[in-house]
Amino acid sequence: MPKLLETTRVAREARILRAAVACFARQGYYGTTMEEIAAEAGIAKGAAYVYFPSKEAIFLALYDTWGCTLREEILAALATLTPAERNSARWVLRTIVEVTGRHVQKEAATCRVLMEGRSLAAYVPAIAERVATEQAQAQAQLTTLIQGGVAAGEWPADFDAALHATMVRATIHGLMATWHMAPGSFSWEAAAAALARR
Amino acid sequence: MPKLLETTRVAREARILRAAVACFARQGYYGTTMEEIAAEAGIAKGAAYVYFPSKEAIFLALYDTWGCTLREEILAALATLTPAERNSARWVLRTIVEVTGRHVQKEAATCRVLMEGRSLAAYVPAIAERVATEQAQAQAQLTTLIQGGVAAGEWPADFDAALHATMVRATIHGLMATWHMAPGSFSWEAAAAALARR
Amino acid sequence: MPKLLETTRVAREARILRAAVACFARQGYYGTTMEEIAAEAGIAKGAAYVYFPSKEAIFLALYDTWGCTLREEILAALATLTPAERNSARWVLRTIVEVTGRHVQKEAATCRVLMEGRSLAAYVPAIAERVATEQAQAQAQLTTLIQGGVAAGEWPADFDAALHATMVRATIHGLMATWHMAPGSFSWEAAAAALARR
Amino acid sequence: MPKLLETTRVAREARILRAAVACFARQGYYGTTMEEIAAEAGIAKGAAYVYFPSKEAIFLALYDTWGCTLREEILAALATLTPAERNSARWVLRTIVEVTGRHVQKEAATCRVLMEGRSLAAYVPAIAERVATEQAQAQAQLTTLIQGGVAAGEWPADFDAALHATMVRATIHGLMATWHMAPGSFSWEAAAAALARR
DNA sequence: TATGAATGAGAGTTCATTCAT
DNA sequence: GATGAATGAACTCTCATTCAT
Repeated sequence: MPKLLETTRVAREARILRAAVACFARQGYYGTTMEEIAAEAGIAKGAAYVYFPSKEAIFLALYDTWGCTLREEILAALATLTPAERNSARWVLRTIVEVTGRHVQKEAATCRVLMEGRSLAAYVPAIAERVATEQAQAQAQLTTLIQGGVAAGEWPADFDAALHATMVRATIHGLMATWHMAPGSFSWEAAAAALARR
Repeated sequence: MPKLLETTRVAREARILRAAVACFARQGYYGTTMEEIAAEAGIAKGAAYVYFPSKEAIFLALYDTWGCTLREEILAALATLTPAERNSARWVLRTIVEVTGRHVQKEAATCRVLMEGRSLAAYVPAIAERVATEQAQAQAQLTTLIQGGVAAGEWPADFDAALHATMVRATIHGLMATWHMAPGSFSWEAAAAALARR
Repeated sequence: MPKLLETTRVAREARILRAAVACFARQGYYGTTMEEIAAEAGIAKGAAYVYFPSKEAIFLALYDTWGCTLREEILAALATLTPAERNSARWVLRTIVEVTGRHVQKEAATCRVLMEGRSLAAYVPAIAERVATEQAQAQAQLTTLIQGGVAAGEWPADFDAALHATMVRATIHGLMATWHMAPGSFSWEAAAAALARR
Repeated sequence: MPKLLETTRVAREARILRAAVACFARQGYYGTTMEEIAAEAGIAKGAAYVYFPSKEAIFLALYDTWGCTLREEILAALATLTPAERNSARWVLRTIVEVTGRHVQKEAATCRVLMEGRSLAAYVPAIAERVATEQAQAQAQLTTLIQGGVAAGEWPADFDAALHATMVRATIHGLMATWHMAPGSFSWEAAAAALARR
């Protein structure tokens, strides 16, 4: 009887979550069974239910984790910028896209799950909730960033910051989707540069 | 026993397809049963199998139909442009986005299904095939269009047409996703204009 | 592939219900699986769900059927009484108990299920509802019967008809329980006579 | 880690048993999980297995306890009777029913469990055994009591003591069932009096 | 062609019981 | 003794698909 090697609850949850990411990324939410997740985690089916009340809960937990991870990476990247760079909204924008691109490449599986979540949101209320919250946050932060850029003269005074934020988010989302369908079909750096240039 | 009113096979298929769109849009692919599609079409479960060998086949057929519809609308819209406008790649680009925006609003259900298809593609090979083909076509056409624009001096000579095409497609995709999550949250016209301005 | 031999929906439902009675009587509600019921009915698991949405629904349907059957038997028995007998509340009471006794012996399985229903009612709201309705009806009818007897001088004028009705029902219920635990341990005729003599 | 406060095994068992009564009464045998019993007792799931080998064993233990409690109450009540009363079988009968009625009201939870046990007995051999033993004892004691009454002229010489005992038990059982379905729907005192009058 | 009853593999979830700590 | 994580068989219910009529 293989027992979980981890000693803390958090670590055990993380192990199951890791297994879930692998399964969901490989087979999709509906193509994955709880048994497979458990097997991937090296535990019995029932053990997964000790940590998560349902398959949906696992997906949701994954979703939460993901947002945090990317946010942290972005913050870390911004922290390495020079003060001048950090004061440029365009530069920050570019960095955000670049980091996202790197994240997508490094965490391909997690991102696949994230992408599916966006789709699932249309039919699974609980997921819709998370996605909406996340999107609203991102929209607000991006809008603020761009407004700052407008104020600093990086864009013309009549620039529609909110629309631009929406479009930036849309583009990033679309690029992620494209990347997942055809990894390597474009350069994230070039895309980041292009996006920041607009 | 009320039989199908249509007399041609094609018309009967169309009726089933229409029912499928409604169901898939409402409940998603996995949330929809063959029984529901049949009920929506006003026929018996078994009858659907006379026209389509499987649920997946219905989805695929839907997918094909969709591409055609939007393409036709775009062509029709381009036909109304003045020769001068039609010669401007930027103007054509803008028109494409605008038409897409209008299409998304008019055919919300169909577009929901299309969006889900993009997601399903990651796990259902048959869908992946369609999506890949469609995307490749769109990419090629857009690239050609932009290259024409570059040649005509609408963009600088060193402009990366392929990357730009990718980004335009990504943005459109992202905007559709955004629209589905939050219809009315932005203006397609403004987005089209912004996209063509770059 | 064994198909149901019956041609009407009602007949098919009856077949499943008959199988369910056998299983429930043998193993109890919780000890019976849908698969067993289906097997007993000679069909596949899924087929049972074509006719009944759940195990509980099967139990409920059984319950309804049962009440009707006994009621019919009692009415039939009362119809064979002479006018004089029929006018005697005591005689009618005795007949009711006798018929119940015969029914219990003839339909032992059904009655076992009925008895379990009484118990299940404490924890399954839907069952509680049926049982309560049935009991209220029986109580009302018995009370009316006894009141008639009181009016006719069969019992003293200060006789508490409602209490007596309650006690008669209680006794019948208790006798049924006793019979199921130890069939043959007493004579239903003698019990009927004793009950009517009070 | 809060340990059980009791120091003797018996006291610890009693605590678990008390918790079990509460759970079984509330949710029924099949609706109760070992985890719930343990939680109600304030211990961990595994600890319950130190004292009882299985859920069934807990139920059985409960059953034994119950019989004792009621028996004690009855004996205590009989001890308060005057010699004359104690010599009257009818009076004793009436007392037994009254005490049972009071017990049912005071120990509603325990009695619910007892009632369910009667039902469970049909499908769980171990429970059937207890119930049969208990019933046989009660039947024997009641028969003896009534026979005494017959000998003392309280009933006619040809009175069927065994049948009457069966009916008394049946009535008590039925009244308990009725009480549980509809507490307060009749008066135990009146019922006791009526039963003793027969 | 159309019907819809029937199939049966399979999914998510539960829970009595075990056992390493 | 006590804990509670882990097990895994079992259960109810679903549904794409088949096929006799």
